[in-house]
Amino acid sequence: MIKLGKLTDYAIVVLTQLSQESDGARSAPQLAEKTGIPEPTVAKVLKTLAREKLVESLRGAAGGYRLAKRAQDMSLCEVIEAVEGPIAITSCVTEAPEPCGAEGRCPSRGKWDPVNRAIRLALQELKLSDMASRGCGAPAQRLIQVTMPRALEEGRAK
Amino acid sequence: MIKLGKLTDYAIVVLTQLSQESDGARSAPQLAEKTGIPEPTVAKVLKTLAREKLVESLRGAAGGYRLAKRAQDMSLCEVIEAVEGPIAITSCVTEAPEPCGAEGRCPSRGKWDPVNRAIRLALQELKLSDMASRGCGAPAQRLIQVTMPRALEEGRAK
DNA sequence: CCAAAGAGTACTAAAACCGTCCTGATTTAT
DNA sequence: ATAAATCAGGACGGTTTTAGTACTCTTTGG
Repeated sequence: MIKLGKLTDYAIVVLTQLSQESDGARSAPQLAEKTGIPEPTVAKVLKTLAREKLVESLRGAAGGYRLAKRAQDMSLCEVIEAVEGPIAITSCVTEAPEPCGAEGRCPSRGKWDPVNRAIRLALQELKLSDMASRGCGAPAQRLIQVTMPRALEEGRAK
Repeated sequence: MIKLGKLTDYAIVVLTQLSQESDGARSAPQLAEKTGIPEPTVAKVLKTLAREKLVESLRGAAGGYRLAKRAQDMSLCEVIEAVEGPIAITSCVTEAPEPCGAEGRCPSRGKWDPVNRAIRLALQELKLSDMASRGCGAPAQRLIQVTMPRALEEGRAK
């Protein structure tokens, strides 16, 4: 199972919520209340997203955050990379300067590239706005309760 | 960073090694020596692979393992699913009977499907034999030393 | 009948991740 | 000018996940 961390999930929820607000900034505490995610965690996620330029932050008394671009222009690829780092299916494949040990080039180097490319491509086509459109009436708030019932993953071991 | 576990890496290394042996079974200790992976771990991986029918096991004094199919017919998708469980990019998306909480359907349910499909497709096209073909002279043994210098992942946080 | 090998399970140790808190910087309002 | 609200950045502890190991049982060839 290839899995995303909880924080990434939170990021998507928060960004989705942000995209549904009428213009203007929303503070971390506000977003925490609307999404049901604990406030310190929301703050942490937003700080990361601000550092990666996915949201703009406004400091000061009436400060807050707002999306740095339109929801339909923000791909999940960006979001995931912002939170989790570069997307690649192995650790070794990233563009590190001199990643692999001393002598001898890694035989599997580059073999994963097609896979990584496919993942990124699919992720780039999925936009934040796609996550918002929902067929049922559940508010984003429910999303957080509903995501990641981690216990159920255990079923895979059979 | 979407990542594969170490065990999956080991599985690929061991299977690759197995594919390069002339016909006949190889025991876990033999494979451990050839790959440089600790013997108990090799044994563990092989047991998993045998359970998932990717290798055939021969018990008894002269027993061992051999590939259940040709290397060019074995996709990485199979290998990964054997070790890690079903491939999906979120935890929630698996085919669990009643995964999500009580009332209200999960808004993001199904949104990830195109991504998951793309990943699986790419993974199905990559065969075990592709991993074996190497442009340099490094034996598979080196692969294990070379994969996953986990420390380097830290660089991503910047 | 014994030795070698796989099967299955359970346990321990290490690593990653999540969540929280604390301190400092910035801006608005009074 | 001061106070309040808010973001920025880093540090820390606990929980969960994963990796690695050990033990016992079964199978099979000599």
